[in-house]
Amino acid sequence: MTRAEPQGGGRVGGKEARILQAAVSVFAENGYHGSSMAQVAAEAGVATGTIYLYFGRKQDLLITLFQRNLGEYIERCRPALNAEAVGVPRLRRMVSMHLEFFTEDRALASVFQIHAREPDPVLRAGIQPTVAAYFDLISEVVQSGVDNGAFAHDLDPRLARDMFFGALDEVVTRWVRAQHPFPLMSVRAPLAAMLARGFGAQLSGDPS
Amino acid sequence: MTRAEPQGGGRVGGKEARILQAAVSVFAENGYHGSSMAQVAAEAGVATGTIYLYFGRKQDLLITLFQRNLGEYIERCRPALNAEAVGVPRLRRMVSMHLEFFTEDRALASVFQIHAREPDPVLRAGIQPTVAAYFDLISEVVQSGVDNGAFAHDLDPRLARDMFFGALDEVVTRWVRAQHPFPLMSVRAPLAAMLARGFGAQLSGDPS
Amino acid sequence: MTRAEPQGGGRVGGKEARILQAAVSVFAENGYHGSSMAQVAAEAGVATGTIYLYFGRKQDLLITLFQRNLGEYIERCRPALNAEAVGVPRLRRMVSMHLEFFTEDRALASVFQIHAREPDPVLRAGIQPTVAAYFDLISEVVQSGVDNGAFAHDLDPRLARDMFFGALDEVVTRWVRAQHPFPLMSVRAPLAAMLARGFGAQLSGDPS
Amino acid sequence: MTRAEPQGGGRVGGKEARILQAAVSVFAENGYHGSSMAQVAAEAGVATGTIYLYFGRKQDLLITLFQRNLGEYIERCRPALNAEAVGVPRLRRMVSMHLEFFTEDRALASVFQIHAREPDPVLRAGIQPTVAAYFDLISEVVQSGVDNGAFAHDLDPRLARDMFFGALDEVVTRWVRAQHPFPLMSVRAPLAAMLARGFGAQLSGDPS
DNA sequence: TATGAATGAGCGTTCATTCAT
DNA sequence: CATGAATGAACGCTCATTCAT
Repeated sequence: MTRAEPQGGGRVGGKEARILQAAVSVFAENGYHGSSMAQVAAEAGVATGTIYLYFGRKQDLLITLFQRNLGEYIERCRPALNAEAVGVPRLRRMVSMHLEFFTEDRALASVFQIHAREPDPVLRAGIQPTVAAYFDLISEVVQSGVDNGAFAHDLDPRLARDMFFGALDEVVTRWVRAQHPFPLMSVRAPLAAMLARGFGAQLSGDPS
Repeated sequence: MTRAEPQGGGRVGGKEARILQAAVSVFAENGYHGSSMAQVAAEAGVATGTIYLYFGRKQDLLITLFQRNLGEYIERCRPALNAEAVGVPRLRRMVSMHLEFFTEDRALASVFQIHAREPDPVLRAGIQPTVAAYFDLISEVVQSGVDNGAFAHDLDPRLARDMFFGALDEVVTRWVRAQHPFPLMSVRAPLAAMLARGFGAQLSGDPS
Repeated sequence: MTRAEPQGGGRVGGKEARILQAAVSVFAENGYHGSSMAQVAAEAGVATGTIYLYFGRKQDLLITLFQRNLGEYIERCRPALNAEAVGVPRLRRMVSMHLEFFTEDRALASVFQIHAREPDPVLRAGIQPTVAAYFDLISEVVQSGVDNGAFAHDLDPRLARDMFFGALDEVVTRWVRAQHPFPLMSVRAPLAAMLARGFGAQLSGDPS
Repeated sequence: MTRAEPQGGGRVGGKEARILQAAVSVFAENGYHGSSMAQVAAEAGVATGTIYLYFGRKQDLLITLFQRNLGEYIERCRPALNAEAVGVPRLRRMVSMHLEFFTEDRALASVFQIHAREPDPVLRAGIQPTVAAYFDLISEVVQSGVDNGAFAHDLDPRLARDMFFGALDEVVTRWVRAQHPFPLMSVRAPLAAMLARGFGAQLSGDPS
């Protein structure tokens, strides 16, 4: 989706990265539709035209944000999840990672929470595949738990996946909007417990 | 939030209602930001300026949609919920009503699912109170279940509320986007079951 | 090529016509590529956006100028030419009309002379058909003269047509550019004579 | 009109020439206004900035093309014309050379035919003198024919010159635009004959 | 000489909103 | 109440030109 890709690692310290970071700030503050390329450029400390050396269209800023950051996160998830026992432990881990991911960068979290459902066709086409990959990952965690007997054998995996994502998504959205944000990680254990129970897991008294 | 409010109920068949209905169609098709007042006017069969006799700003179209439709739905919910036994039955009923509400009008559902998180301050200020009222309603259902002992005594009501809404929200969003939408009501029982279990309810074998 | 077509005949006295006239002025002065929509709007005494109520794109201004003015001229030509005897009289008449047409409006002439060959695909596609129709008209005049024996029997009609148009075109271009323009009509008789002779006509001593 | 003038004839194979050749290609394809310096640089296989080592402004590319190529052609014309007998032979020769010149390089022909009338003041000022020199050359050929009695004694030399140029110009323009270009030289004899007759020459049956 | 990233003025176009009728 | 032509600020994007390397 990016057009030209100048060195990037040069003296100024990664102009492309600075632009993306500026986009996160500006979009988080005003929303994608409430932000102008001029604002992003100003925040990044570059000229308007410079953005177009790295991103072909305004839309590519948002798309790249999803592809890069969410994509990397998904990559990080796979091995970490596989390191956990199937069932509740793996589910707990996924809850943890999700919350940690968004805790790391609240502005980025804001952008993701607000813009994941953008209806603009170009935006959708650019964002959806990455989001879909994350859904697939959740599906795998659920399915493995069902196969393994950790979760109810008659669990609907797609529905469980949607409940899992929806619950986390709503919690993160609330956190992102809060004036005085609570520590997002504090919901980790109770939320994981609710989900696990909902999936039919028999919970012993061992929180992680 | 609307500026002028002509009679509205006149002979001509409710011009205001026609405009709102047109807004639903157009916003569902192109998204709020991808839609113009001219498109809405054309769809409604009125002149552009006419919209401004009923709604002061473009934003008021979306705001009114939330206030009116979601507001009415909330009103309908209260007595229906109170007619159900506290705990799982009431929870089941809430799931049913939520799904029924969106099933009724898929275009409206699309608008709600996509635009509930709009970051524009005016939009937020107009929409949030209504959404917040719905969250309060959910909270009440959860809290009464906890108080009553139907749900786990240590359930975090805010978290449970978010899981409840998030799960339903995600399911409806998926339904709204599906090319060949499945019957949304089909998820009623399993979703209610997952939520109930997640809340710590002891489920006997009685689906409704 | 025009988008909307508001009344046009209203109180202000034909806004579309005023815009086109402004376009002629501005394009004649700065050339199409050297002119901005803002300049045209200013010259027409309207807002920039108003132009787009009448013309969908900047290109449509130039295209419409050709289609309307040159098109009307061609319509005027047909009956006038048919009223003349085939051969030299008809040829003379065509020379006269061509020169008269451009004499009428020097700014318009300037626009036509300078922009008839625009390579932009949209411009070409819009302009070419009208210009082609004029070439066909010339072809008819030449061909009828050949058939009738007034011109050389072995005259190449396409080549003759090109010489005819090219000669007139060059003369008009020179006139359009001249600081102190000579009376364009003064070349009528000698140019017609040269062309007629070139086409193999036997000229008696009767200028018209 | 060029600003800096590096050696040009160096080892690398004439970078300046390569740039000019690239300009011809690109301008022929997209027109001057539809072409960017970046496109020309890419076609020439140099960096954008390199063009500015040889040409001060975009306009100088087009100007230099006219000055150099048309200028050289005019120089070649003079002796060749003087080698021909005054009157029809010299006129024939001029037609031949004109057609040969454009036949040699169709892309260059395209650029010349389309852009000779550019209204931009800088472009005009740079191009006009060279074109004017060519007109003078034509004038000389016509005038010598008149003085010599080969052409009509009352021939208007300026008008004849314009007809001569206009006719050739139109034919070349048509050839340049044709999808399947006819052999341009094929019009040599008939076009020269038409012009000669138009100028009042008595043609014997000797085509050259 | 040569590079090509960077600049930023400028342009075409859109569209929410107004207002004379 | 209704119209829809008119407005003009605002925006995304381009590209000739510069300059640090």
